[in-house]
Amino acid sequence: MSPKPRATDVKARLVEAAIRLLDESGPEALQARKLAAEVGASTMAVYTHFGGMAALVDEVARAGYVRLSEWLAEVGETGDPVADIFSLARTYRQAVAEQPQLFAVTFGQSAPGGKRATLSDLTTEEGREAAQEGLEAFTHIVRATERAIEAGRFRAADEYQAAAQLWSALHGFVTLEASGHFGPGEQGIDHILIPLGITMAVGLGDTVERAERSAETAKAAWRARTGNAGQVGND
Amino acid sequence: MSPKPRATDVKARLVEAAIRLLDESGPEALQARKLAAEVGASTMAVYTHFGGMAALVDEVARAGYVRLSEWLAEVGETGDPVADIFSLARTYRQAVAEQPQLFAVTFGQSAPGGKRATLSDLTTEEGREAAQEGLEAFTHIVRATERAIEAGRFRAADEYQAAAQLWSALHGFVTLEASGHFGPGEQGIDHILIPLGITMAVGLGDTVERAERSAETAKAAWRARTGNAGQVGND
DNA sequence: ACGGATTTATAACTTGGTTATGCATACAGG
DNA sequence: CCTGTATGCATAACCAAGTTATAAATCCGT
Repeated sequence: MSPKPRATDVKARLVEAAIRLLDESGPEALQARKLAAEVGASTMAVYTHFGGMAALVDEVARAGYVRLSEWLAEVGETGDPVADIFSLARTYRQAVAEQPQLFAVTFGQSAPGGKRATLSDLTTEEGREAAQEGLEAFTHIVRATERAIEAGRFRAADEYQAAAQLWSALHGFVTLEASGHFGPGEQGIDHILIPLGITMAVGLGDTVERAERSAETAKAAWRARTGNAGQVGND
Repeated sequence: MSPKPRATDVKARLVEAAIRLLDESGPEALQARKLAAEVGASTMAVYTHFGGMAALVDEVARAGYVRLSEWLAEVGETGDPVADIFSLARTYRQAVAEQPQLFAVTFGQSAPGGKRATLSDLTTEEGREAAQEGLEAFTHIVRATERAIEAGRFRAADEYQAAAQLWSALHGFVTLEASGHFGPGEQGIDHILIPLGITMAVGLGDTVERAERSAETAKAAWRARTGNAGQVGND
């Protein structure tokens, strides 16, 4: 009854190869023939397992959200929920910076065959699943926001609404930075993202002093976790 | 065959047709053969005037920024710079809501042939011009931010940095809303965008009361200008 | 009016998604 | 074991769409 994949599951290997080639060679590497050759199969594998390239790309997009969600989950929770929000922001930004091609697809967007049409086009099954996975990633922001409210750092408010504001700000920065609008390199973090986080925290009820201290706490934690070798250090 | 009147400006007509077909039929309408037929020419026109589809699409992307910039310019300046920022936000969001397909291309993004690869891919001449046009649109936000600082509504700060924060928040909301993450309809404006604007204003130094009043002022001005609530209309 | 330069139409070439077809392999029931 | 059926898969073809080669047509400066 349960459909037993007879050999090593080609489906997962196709998605895996797609993600790898995507980051190595850009979206033009997302081709049925290339992927099939990569896993040692013929193009038919794409159609037996996905029905077409569009569905495979949607699966790649979903994988981006899954990866993002996993990264955010690793941030964990400390006693300073506002610092945790800064850490989530750094992590979100880092994920996109490390795999820009993947997240260009994930965020709606790259559409290697022009198949995933609009940003608001959720016609396919896989497309809806990807959006669902996006909300899963969003949950981490909601949780931290909720804790910030409970801790009295943020004004009492609907945590979903407040988190949606934070998500918008964060997502907007990351997207614009990835589009090159804030110049190259890491400077956007200190010049825009962190000040943006402080602005948001203060606007949501925190004091300037505590928000700045939480930003510093998160920065220190970030350095400790990633190691400061190779980082552009500037005060 | 009747002698053809010399086509005056095929280049502009191609871009115009591309934008129109894009909103009517989605990105799959952005095809050399379709566009050529639309303006009564052969596919060669695409190559003599643009060199290829990629450059034409970049030109469409640039047109989106130009349109956005024009819309934002129409907002004008009142005595309440914070209200002006809310008006700019509503306008920015409205532009994207009315032509989602166009701005999906403009924002980096739709890539009908998989040609415009990454969000950060600025390899082509037209691509750089499009980014430049984006900064032009950004200027309006900078100007309003500067006036808010001068008026004492925002704390003294670098107006570019503060404006970049506002742009990030606005762009993020618009992008996520267009992706369907905030549900359908207009509810995202009152539930997220306006509260986000208030959060940002307060975080940048304004008081809650004045920020809320500016939001109301902008809302009233918006209603006066658009008549009915901004439903998806067409020109 | 002439001659080079530019634009254009036609048609072929190329790439890449898709599909038709047949074989092979897994598994169920004898 | 043998056999029948279903499913995965390779081959090869099909088709759509970007691109290019070529030659005719048109434009413009002199």
